[in-house]
Amino acid sequence: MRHEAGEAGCRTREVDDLAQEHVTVWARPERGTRGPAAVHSRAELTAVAVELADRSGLAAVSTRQVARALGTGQASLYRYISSRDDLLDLMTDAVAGEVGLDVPLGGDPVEDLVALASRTKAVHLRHPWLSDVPPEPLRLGPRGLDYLEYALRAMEPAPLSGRIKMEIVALMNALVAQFARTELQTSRGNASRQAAQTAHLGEAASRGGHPHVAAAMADRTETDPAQVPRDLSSR
Amino acid sequence: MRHEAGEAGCRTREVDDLAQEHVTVWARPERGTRGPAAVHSRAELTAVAVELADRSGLAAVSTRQVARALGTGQASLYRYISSRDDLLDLMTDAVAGEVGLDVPLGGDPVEDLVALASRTKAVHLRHPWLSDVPPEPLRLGPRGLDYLEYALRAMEPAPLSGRIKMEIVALMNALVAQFARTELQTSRGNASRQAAQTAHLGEAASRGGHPHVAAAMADRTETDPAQVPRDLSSR
DNA sequence: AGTAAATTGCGAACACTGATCGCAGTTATG
DNA sequence: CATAACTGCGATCAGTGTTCGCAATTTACT
Repeated sequence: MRHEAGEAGCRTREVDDLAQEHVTVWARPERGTRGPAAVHSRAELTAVAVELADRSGLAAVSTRQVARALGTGQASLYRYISSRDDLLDLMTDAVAGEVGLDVPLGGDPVEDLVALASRTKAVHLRHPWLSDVPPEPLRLGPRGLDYLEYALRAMEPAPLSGRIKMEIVALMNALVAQFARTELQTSRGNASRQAAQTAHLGEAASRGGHPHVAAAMADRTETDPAQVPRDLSSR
Repeated sequence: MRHEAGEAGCRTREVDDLAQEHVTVWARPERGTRGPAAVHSRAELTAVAVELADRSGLAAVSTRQVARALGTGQASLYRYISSRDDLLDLMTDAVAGEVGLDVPLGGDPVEDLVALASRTKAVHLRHPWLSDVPPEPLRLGPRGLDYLEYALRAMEPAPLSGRIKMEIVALMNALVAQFARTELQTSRGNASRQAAQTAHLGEAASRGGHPHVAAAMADRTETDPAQVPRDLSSR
């Protein structure tokens, strides 16, 4: 695990050791020229890791399990990557490449971005672990760079600064992740446990003076998206 | 760690073992009546954990470190909570209580929600680890319930279904988290490392046929928020 | 050709992590 | 007063990411 602050755990965003360079995977070359030919490759590592995550969740992507699925020793992985985070970067970039970028732009930034977001959400649904990858800033690989380029191209007509445009992309992706989360949760998600949770929450709400929560939980109405007013105000 | 799928790691959202009840912290009572008085309390645990996270990040909140900061044994923590996730729930609920909910509502859902979001963002800035807590669905404690109640009250005039309103709250919080992330990243954030990353990215962009990315990175313009058109279209 | 440098796979270890078990001691209830 | 419940906690387990050193292998530079 990351020993940056002397402790381990989930992917952290701590202060970097100033002594450490901490280069990205994309900065280091995959192979030198000297030694024997490598048996595997970063692409193979990535494919196996993605497969593993698709089947068993992001937590299943441990160095040992990936190594086993690859048929190699655990320590051997570190010949291809220098940390588990590198592997996450590779995985993220790989699935970013699954978003189709050959769709021609229509010219309206909003419409084009919405279409891109929709295709991105599809990728999230296909790779549920993607919503669980902690959002690290600015760790784009080649595919992610293509993605960003496409999004910025879509926003070309908009009179906004570059920084704002990039923040918009990040924002859009956060929204996509959230949408994907709720969609996954309602679909694949354990109706029994869900109902129990909801019931318990509703009960707690009605018991403790939270009438609006109780009402919202009891509301079985399906809102027709077409009749939702644009500005959310009352009728 | 969670042994749900036989593996450990970051806070996962795997399939629950059907044999396991997996009750929330809020469902279990803090203390029984029989034994000797407990030396500490959930509130004390929570306070120490929040303090620890504020200073050293979410990864520093390990059972051992919390126990040490509390002056007790590691295994003793499990008398108050049944998993580390419980502790995260407690922490989240505690800081949710820091959002002021005594601000009177104006009546316009959008305005009121924006104000609430702004106050929520302030809490995120005060507790940077909050953006790192993996968003688990529907694990509200009492404070979170109050928060939800307030938000739903703000949306009372809006003709939307309860489900949609709750999704809106989740969406808003995802947005707040994203805003907090970028804000934290640009403020507290390691100018040297950041500049290096940006430069490296810009170079890669200009080298590999990503003109829009290169242009956006080079753009030092500060967009005046006042003159951004409402619909993002061209001028 | 021959030497030196670089690289590979990997077993073994290290420093962590969350969680469980069992036990002595303490308290309230029947 | 006995029994049941609870506490604190040392020891331990299974799992994690990462490092080190070593034999083997391949390339590059004399």
